[in-house]
Amino acid sequence: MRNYYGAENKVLVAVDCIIFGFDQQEEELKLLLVKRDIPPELGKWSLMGGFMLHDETLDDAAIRVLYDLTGLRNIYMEQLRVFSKVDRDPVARTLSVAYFALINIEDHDKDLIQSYGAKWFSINRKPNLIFDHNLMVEGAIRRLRRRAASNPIGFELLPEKFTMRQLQKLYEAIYSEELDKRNFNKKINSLDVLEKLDEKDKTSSRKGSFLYRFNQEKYLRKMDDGFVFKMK
Amino acid sequence: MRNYYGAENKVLVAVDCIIFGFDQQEEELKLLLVKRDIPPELGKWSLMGGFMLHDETLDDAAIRVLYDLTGLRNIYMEQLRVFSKVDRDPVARTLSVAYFALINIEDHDKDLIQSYGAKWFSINRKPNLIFDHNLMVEGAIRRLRRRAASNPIGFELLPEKFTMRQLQKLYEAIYSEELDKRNFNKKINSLDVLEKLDEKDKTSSRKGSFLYRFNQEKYLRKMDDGFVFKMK
DNA sequence: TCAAAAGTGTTCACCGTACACCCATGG
DNA sequence: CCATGGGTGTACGGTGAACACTTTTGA
Repeated sequence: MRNYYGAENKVLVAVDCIIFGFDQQEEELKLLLVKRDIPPELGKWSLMGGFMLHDETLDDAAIRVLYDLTGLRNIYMEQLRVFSKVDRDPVARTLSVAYFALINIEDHDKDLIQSYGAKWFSINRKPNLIFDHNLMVEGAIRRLRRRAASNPIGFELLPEKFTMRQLQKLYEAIYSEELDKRNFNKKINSLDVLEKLDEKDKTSSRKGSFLYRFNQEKYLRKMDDGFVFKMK
Repeated sequence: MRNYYGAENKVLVAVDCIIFGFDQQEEELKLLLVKRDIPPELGKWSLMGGFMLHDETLDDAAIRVLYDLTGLRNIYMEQLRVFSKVDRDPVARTLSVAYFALINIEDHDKDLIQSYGAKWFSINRKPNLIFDHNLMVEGAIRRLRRRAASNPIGFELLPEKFTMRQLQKLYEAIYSEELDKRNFNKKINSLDVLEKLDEKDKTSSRKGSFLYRFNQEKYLRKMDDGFVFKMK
């Protein structure tokens, strides 16, 4: 059992956010990183983080940290796990709880992130990060892959309206593998959670491609009926 | 970024262990619970827990807590997630990191757990637990189901040698659904990670049923070759 | 008229599922 | 000899994977 509530084992608890965005030009998954502005490791690349305050939950803290950097609220976030190596932070005993967030890369406040010296990096060309942040990123990518296979979270990374091809490129980036567009369309259509719009996106071809929108209500109704979303 | 390393936001961090065992007589998944011996909620049922000390990781703390209760080491454990509601513990701001553990129910130190007032409960007939421990248990059961579907962790809950029927009953208990023995055998055999022994277990029938043993090396070799364990 | 991307169907192999009878043994 | 659980095979439907040609349109 708990021995007693003594103060000597209290520790600092931080949250660190792995922020994913999808770059449609380069068709790559990207990661928002900041240049650390305090010692130790000043000037090195790092995840955006902050300490949990005494009157907030970890989720609150993660939402606050994400908001401070991007100006975005109501974002898909998920707790990854706690990192607790005794010497993970050389200054003080600090636990860190990693959260990963999926944002539409077009939506965030560009001036705000610049004021933090933040930058987007392809997950394939990210710099080395401080402390155990590399581990956190690896874990987040694995989690994202698992989640994207069984939850319609991919849509969080796209604008509201998107083409089949954009969606396909996104899944290709998440899994680092090419997909067959016929099979992909068939799969997506069989899930029956998108609405096909009358509009076309003409920026990518002369013919233009139809836009789709994720229909949350349809999805939730199907879930209630025992539907299982399976992309992979 | 982190503002600064101030002491005012330090908190206590506990670990709570969801300890699963498989009761072969009753063919049920069970949970080891303790009667809380300090206020608040003295005398109520609770998960076994303890505070993380300043010189140990969370994994260390979870291993220590499990060892103190059961006398077992080298047990499969996995971090579930952190619970951080501000008022989850009425005495002090405390985070708790839930861990789940799988043990062979025959192996633990019965006197030791009795000295803690601990008892095994079927997951279907567990008492109401203190704080947010009910949530932790629900999360652990979901995680166990997912894990058992894609990792050969079921074996942690059985003795070294077991029959196909025992293994099947275990999976039935984990998923709360009945399985067809022909399909189950076929599935298990196709995975090719068990060794069939020459011995038979004669306690359950006159004919007796063959004993099997999980072959870790075989499993790891297959993993290296890109094998994917899929029970469901 | 041509270049560039969009859109669309079929075939086949494999896997999960449903289902029923004989076998070995101890009492 | 018989009751009890152990062990085994087949048929079917559904899903994932491979694969190529036609359509639209702006320049």
